[in-house]
Amino acid sequence: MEARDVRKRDAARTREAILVAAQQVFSARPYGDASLKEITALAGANPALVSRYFGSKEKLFEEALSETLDAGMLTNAPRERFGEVIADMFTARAGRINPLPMLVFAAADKGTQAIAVRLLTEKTLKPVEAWIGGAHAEARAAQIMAIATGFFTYRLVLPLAPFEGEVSPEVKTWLARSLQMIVDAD
Amino acid sequence: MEARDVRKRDAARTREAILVAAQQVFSARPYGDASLKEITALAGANPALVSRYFGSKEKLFEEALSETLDAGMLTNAPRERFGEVIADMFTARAGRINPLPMLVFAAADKGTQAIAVRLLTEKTLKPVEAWIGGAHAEARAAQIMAIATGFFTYRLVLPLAPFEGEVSPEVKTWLARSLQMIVDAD
DNA sequence: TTCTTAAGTAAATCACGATTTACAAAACAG
DNA sequence: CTGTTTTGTAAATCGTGATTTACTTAAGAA
Repeated sequence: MEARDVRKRDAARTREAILVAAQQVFSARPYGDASLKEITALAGANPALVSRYFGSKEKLFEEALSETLDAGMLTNAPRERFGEVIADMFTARAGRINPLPMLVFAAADKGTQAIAVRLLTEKTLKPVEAWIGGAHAEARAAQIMAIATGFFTYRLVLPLAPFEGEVSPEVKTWLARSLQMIVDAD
Repeated sequence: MEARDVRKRDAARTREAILVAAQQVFSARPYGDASLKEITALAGANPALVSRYFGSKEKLFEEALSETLDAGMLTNAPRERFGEVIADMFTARAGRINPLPMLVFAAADKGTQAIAVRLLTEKTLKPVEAWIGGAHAEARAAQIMAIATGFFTYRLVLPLAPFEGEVSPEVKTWLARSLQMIVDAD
């Protein structure tokens, strides 16, 4: 019984555990407040291993953010109901890790800003731009990100009452309309 | 000539110089990267004076943000052309200190988050809410802040090409429409 | 002028966290 | 088994920056 507790030493597994813990902590706390001590403790590992397996805290952050950013979330929605579907997704109780807080937190540290811009561009902006197509595709993709970022900033990071917990149908509707307007604007 | 250089010691003037420098530095750099050394150097003062005149770095930040937040910027616009006017203002080359980057930076530091939420609520959200009136005024005010915050995050903090420098008329238009929609949505 | 108080400075203190180092224990190949 | 390599740990190191302390200098009143 409990064979899981009889863990042998396993570098790959440890590395993965640290990465998962990093995603959780980095999306819950500002980069500067997310200490390697906390992350490795959550992973049941030792702070020194970050250096060995990832090189540095910044590299760990980069990999954590990179894995978390996923354009598919956005580009799988049907075009005609994009706003509605995405607004629903945004206002649902999140199960998976949300990359937006990590982006916001990354905004507040010199070293992580460049990483965030690069990853956001590669992994989300470009794919959304390609999906959205038509005129001014890049600007429209950016606009979608901006709407999402503003919303999650005040939902998850600097909580404002109207965006916390269950949001009103009106907020959802306005969000949906803004998003749909951008998608249709070509 | 140059009477200005013959500065006598003057606590009030020094305090003010530090406060102004703080506004500049805090809106240009993440809170953690904005050192008191840099701020006081810019003010031509000594780091120890922050403690004397403001109590702590956080208190200095609080006062700097508080002075910078100004709902009047938003609530002076004519209602029917709100979106247009504000979009113009947002995309204009800023002269005065912009509080939004400070808010974004504050979002990324445990100690300043609470301060930011409180000041934002008192000094901007409530006034805008009162000005906007009608149904769901609080939610609509929050929505306006969210749009502004998303936009400036990618204009001034994590620069994305479509929002940098001179923005295209389209971006301006979409911004204006989103904002106007919220104002009219009662 | 002299004395007191306010303003300013330089340097120590203190805390904290990332990174490194030197070491110990386990895995595993032969 | 035995020796080598990999994985993991504990404890220094190192830098940084806010805050405090002790001190110096200027201002202004008596």
